[in-house]
Amino acid sequence: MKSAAKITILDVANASGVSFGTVSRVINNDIHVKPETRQRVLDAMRRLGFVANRQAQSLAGGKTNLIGLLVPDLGTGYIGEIIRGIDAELGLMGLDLITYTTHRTASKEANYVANLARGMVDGLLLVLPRHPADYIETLTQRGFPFVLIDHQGTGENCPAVGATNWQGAYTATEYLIKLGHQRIGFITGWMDLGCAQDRLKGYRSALRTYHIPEAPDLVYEGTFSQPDGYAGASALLDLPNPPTAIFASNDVMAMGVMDAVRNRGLRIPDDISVVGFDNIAQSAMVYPPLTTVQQPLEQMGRVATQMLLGILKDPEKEAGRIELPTELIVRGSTAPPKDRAG
Amino acid sequence: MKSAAKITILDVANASGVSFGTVSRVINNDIHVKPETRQRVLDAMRRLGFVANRQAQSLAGGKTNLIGLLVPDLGTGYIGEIIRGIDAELGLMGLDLITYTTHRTASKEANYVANLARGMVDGLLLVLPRHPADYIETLTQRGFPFVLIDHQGTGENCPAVGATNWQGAYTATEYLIKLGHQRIGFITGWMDLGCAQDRLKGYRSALRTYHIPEAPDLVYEGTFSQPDGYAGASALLDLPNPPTAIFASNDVMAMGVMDAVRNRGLRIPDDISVVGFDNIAQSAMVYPPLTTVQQPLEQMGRVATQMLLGILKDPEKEAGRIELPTELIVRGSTAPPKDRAG
DNA sequence: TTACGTTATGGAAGCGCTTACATTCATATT
DNA sequence: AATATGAATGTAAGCGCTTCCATAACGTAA
Repeated sequence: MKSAAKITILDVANASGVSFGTVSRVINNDIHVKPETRQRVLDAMRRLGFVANRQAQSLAGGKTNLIGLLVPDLGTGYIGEIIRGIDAELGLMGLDLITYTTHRTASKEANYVANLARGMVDGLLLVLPRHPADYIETLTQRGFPFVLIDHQGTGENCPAVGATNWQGAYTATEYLIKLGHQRIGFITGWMDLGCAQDRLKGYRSALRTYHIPEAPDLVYEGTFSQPDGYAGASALLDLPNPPTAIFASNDVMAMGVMDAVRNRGLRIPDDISVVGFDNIAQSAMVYPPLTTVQQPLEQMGRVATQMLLGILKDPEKEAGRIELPTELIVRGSTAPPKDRAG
Repeated sequence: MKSAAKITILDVANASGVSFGTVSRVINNDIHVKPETRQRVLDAMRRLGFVANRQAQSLAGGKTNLIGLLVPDLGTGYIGEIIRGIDAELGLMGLDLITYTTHRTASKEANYVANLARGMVDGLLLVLPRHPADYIETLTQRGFPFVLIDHQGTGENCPAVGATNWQGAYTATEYLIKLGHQRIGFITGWMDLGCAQDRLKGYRSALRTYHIPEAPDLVYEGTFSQPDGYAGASALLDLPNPPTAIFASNDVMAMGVMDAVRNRGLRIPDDISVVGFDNIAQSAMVYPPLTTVQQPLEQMGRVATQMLLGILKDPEKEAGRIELPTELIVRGSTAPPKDRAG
């Protein structure tokens, strides 16, 4: 018996008394194989411990069975959830994932995309891409399959999955207003990202709906990171007329807000209500548990993958933007404002 | 001009007036090419936008230029840091990373390893493997290159990089003792992991060194997750004679501890000191900033990758276990115990 | 029985590259 | 001048597979 690493379809063919062509057919689930022959081949494969060589399959077959994933970072629960969804779908189809981390570097991003699209992978999943405009046109022209995750796309009907950011922010703000809050601070994310813009717009729309005047000093511009939450909350609480609630554009910043609030000896939610966005796992685990807008991150990963597989199967298929619903998760970090509650 | 995706070395050879063999030599930095010829080929490659087909290279050359990475999860800062280090080293060598998430499922782990080791990748990086014993022997026998990250290995001298967990826990405990703490609670991690065991041992050794009797009820068994920290701290604080300091086996649990402490209206560090382990980015951002034992995670990723590349280059090279130093980072979550300070 | 459509199987060609070996050519050596 | 030496380049043989086309085997209707 040869070394396990070196069993080829020829060995299997010999062992099962058929030609290598038939073995290939069995591997690829071709219909034109007599069931008993198939079984014989399958047995031989198992006996010999045969595993098809991916490189050879790719070279001969013209596809790699690899999906490229571009993410800004890998250390966040946000990305982790999305990948969980991608993993699940891909696993079902026997595809593998090759991951690139851009660390928010635009040049790296464009570079990776260029190389990956040249035969390294069959399709591309782009999470929160920074400058997709730079290469989306090229990809589209070449007909290279890709799907954007949590990005608006570039105006045209380019395949993308996102969440109802506007709606989520609107609902959360409305909830705070209905609790009785009139001064609601808002901390934005990276304002060059569509999702961050939409959340801000949702917040503003809700204020407008309830005839609450917009105070520009109640909006603090952040970048989705925890220190921004801390700094933003500190700035807001320093205002002559501070807010009674703070809505952060993601949970990580909301954690920073909570720290800042506590640091001043204020209590959550008694003195200040705090709301986040994302519903990362940690949000339910902090004290008090964070009221937040849930993004269906894992589902976004799943749906994006399904879209990509769809395009892979039928390149003509027109796939536009899909928006998955967000949901307000009410937990312990929100309450009516003090002056009213008391 | 052909489509960019279809330029082969033959096209480059024609365009530059040499044989495809010479082009191949240029690609592989073979010495036997006249500098001016090389330049001519390089120019042609740039002009044509040539990118070598990885599949064909792999098939012909017998290596994939792909490194497999097995991680339990992708959503933690812990893993993110390690991957950052891996990425950096791999990028330097033009290797790509193919990632598998096991979600702590032992069967998946063994499965992935089996498949990957059969030609899918050139080498394997295993982060915090759950049941390496199941397959390490196989890998070793076959001479398949791999490196364990943050795992003790399996007794033999198997390639692994870790941190000085014992030392880190010892130092942190000693620091608490020197602050004046006599009752120090400890929350463990997954006790089937060597690193968790070592941290517990380090804690115990420090107590012994300073002749502080070990109280079994001061040790709470956790699993590295935030709710364990919360539950552990709650249990410890419910003790008739509660500790004045709590040492959690990782930062995530320490966050849980902080929540639990605050939830009871106690103040950190005034009433209770809290210490973590890992020094994830978040630790510096919470309030009060967490005193913790830094693990050089990124460096662990780097070193592991270097080890693997070393083995890849020279399979005979005996690579044993490397332990990178941990360091106590003192921040605001620790202080002398109340009864002493006051 | 013959002819014909199916279905199952065999085999050649080729995917784009590396590599060992063959060949060429220039230069050094005697 | 004749030859050895070594550097630069060309070429054939695969790597392990898919896929197309040819062929064999098997029914089935006439």
